[in-house]
Amino acid sequence: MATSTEKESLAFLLNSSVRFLNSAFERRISDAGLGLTPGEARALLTVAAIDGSKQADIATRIGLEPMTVCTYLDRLESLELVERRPNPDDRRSKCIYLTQTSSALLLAVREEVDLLIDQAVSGFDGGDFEKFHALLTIVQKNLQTAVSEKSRQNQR
Amino acid sequence: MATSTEKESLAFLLNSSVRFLNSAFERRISDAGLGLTPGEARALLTVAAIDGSKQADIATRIGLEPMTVCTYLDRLESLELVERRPNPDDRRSKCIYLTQTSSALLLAVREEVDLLIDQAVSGFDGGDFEKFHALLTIVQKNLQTAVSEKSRQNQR
DNA sequence: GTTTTTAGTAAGGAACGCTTATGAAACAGG
DNA sequence: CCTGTTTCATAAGCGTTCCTTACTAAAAAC
Repeated sequence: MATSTEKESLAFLLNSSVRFLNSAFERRISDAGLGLTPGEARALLTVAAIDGSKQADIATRIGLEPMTVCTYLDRLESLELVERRPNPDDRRSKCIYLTQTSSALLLAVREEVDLLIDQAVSGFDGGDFEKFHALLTIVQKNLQTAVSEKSRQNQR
Repeated sequence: MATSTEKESLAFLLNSSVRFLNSAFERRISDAGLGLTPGEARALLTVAAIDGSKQADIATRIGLEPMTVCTYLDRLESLELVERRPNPDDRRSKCIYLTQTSSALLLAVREEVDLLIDQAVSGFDGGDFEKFHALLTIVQKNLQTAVSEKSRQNQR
């Protein structure tokens, strides 16, 4: 098994990787004049992935609280990138749709993500990407479980 | 090569993994009554790793701006976990040392990191940890380069 | 038909990390 | 020397992200 030091190092690596990822992404979309924060961009990409779903579903998919997502959608809606339409089957909920305006921006955002990840994994050998993706998926699920277990405990 | 969608997915995975990591860590140290924020804990661990070095070196190692580290050290110093001593070789800089008080807390923090990472990598097969660590190291370096390149451009 | 759950959101706050600017001290070149 | 540049620490202030709590309205469950 890994030593304590190696585990500590892994935690630091994860942390700084994402910090760099986000700040590089921020620069890219700002330099490209896209007018979005990274969080808004992430929300937009998630809406695009499940166009027409309710806010709660978007929150679940992105792993954020509904309230947090709500705030992002407020911004995206005010930028006319996204539209809230009433759900005919449930008057409590709203369905979120991309607007036509969004498509160009969406394309540009995806381009930036693409280039950035290319740069991030440069030096990977054959199969490394898939392996990394698979392991990271495990880690993400484990950590998500860890968080939701803890919060369940607090509710008791 | 990986598809656009896979790259996008990787970015999201990285992002949410760290979010969960940090929030799980935050809960753990709060439940354990350690009285530190995750950022402070990270700073403390870094001081421990290079006890006696200057603030600038701590900043470099942790990958943060000196000003950011300075703020964390203010907190740690006020908690008497860390000490600023003048550097005899350079009157501009200060050397940061752990106090005796810190050792118990440090042990507890390390314990929490250890358990958390164990949970995060549960399900890994033999060699997976090392592979993941190696790939993440590559990613971290690449992204760090990406960030510093961009900021250099902005300076011109 | 009352209770409980779910959906969205208003309000407010905590943590993180940045940029800009400043005062000292060190250092480099002429 | 001594003048200009760089380095070190830090004060001040800000933007982003994400959370918790509290509320309303509608749906679902009993």
